[in-house]
Amino acid sequence: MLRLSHLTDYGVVLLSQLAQEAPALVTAPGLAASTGLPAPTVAKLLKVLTHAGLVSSHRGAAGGYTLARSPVCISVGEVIAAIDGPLALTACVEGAVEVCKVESSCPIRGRWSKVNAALKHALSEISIAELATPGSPVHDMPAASGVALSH
Amino acid sequence: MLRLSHLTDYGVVLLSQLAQEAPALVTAPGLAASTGLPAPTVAKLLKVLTHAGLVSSHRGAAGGYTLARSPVCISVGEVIAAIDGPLALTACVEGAVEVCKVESSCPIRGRWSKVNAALKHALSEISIAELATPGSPVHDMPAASGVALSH
DNA sequence: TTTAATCTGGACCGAAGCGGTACCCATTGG
DNA sequence: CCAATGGGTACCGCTTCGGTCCAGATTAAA
Ligand code: FES
Ligand code: FES
Repeated sequence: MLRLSHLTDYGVVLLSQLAQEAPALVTAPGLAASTGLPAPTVAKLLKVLTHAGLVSSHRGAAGGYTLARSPVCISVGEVIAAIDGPLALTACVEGAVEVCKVESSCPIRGRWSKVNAALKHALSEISIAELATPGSPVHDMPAASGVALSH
Repeated sequence: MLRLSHLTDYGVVLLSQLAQEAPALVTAPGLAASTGLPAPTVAKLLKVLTHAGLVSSHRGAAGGYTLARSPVCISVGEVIAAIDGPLALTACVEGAVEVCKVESSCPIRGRWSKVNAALKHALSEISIAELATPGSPVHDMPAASGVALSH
């Protein structure tokens, strides 16, 4: 139902926690403790986030993780793309690997890309810092419109 | 990977096709033929869309389906909500039924709702008509930002 | 009245993706 | 040399999704 995967959710949580713990070096078990997430999952996620260049790792004894950049420079979209893969709503969006089976006789051909771009843009406008800090809406989001999107 | 389900994709395709076939009454097998989608799936989807009030059904011989409203008044978000369920990115977004397991010690508590609202708004701004008609961008979408969202 | 076309609702099943776990290797500071 | 920590990979059970099928209700037309 257009949900984020659990891993992605937790990934954002981890980055927010790292943002709150200032420039300190935090270990994987430490993060698991402070967030309440299961330790093995945290470790797995940190590997992925490191590989994506969102966090910096320091190996060896007394090692740990830190944010690679300022939290205001990390967008939610980047985190989603790092863990869940590139944002491609359908098979027939520009950049998707697979091809749409019914592309020949489809009334909307490549026009899904417009929706995809809109979502990409919306996600790139929200930074980890906005999610980590209590106050600060920063962006004036016009209250989700009046159209009913819930059941 | 933040994909739309196949059914949802097809649902939008069906509505677009209905929008193109003017106010004509189209049968389920007819829609399957014109879109190239498997007939049983089309039938299943039309039931759901009817139940959601997006299409009108006419039973009996010479029956068929029609759009319930003008295609410009049907947003992509509505279609997604009708088929995939309400847009709730995570378990801890306002309106979600389940509760987040780590809500007590979570650095971003209910702040996911901001992201959710942004996506809802983006999806409610795009109508079926925009996807069904060849021209007309209508909305000035600022080219999906520069932030890399692909792998 | 009879017939045929069409929608309605529900049940069913196989396949794929996801979440979670475990294991062992590489690196580094003490 | 040793202990602590990250790095990588492989595995497995569960849930969900996509797709199919069938019996029943409804209505226009012959
Ligand atoms: S659904 Fe893929 S091209 Fe239309
Ligand atoms: S992830 Fe649910 S409250 Fe933070």
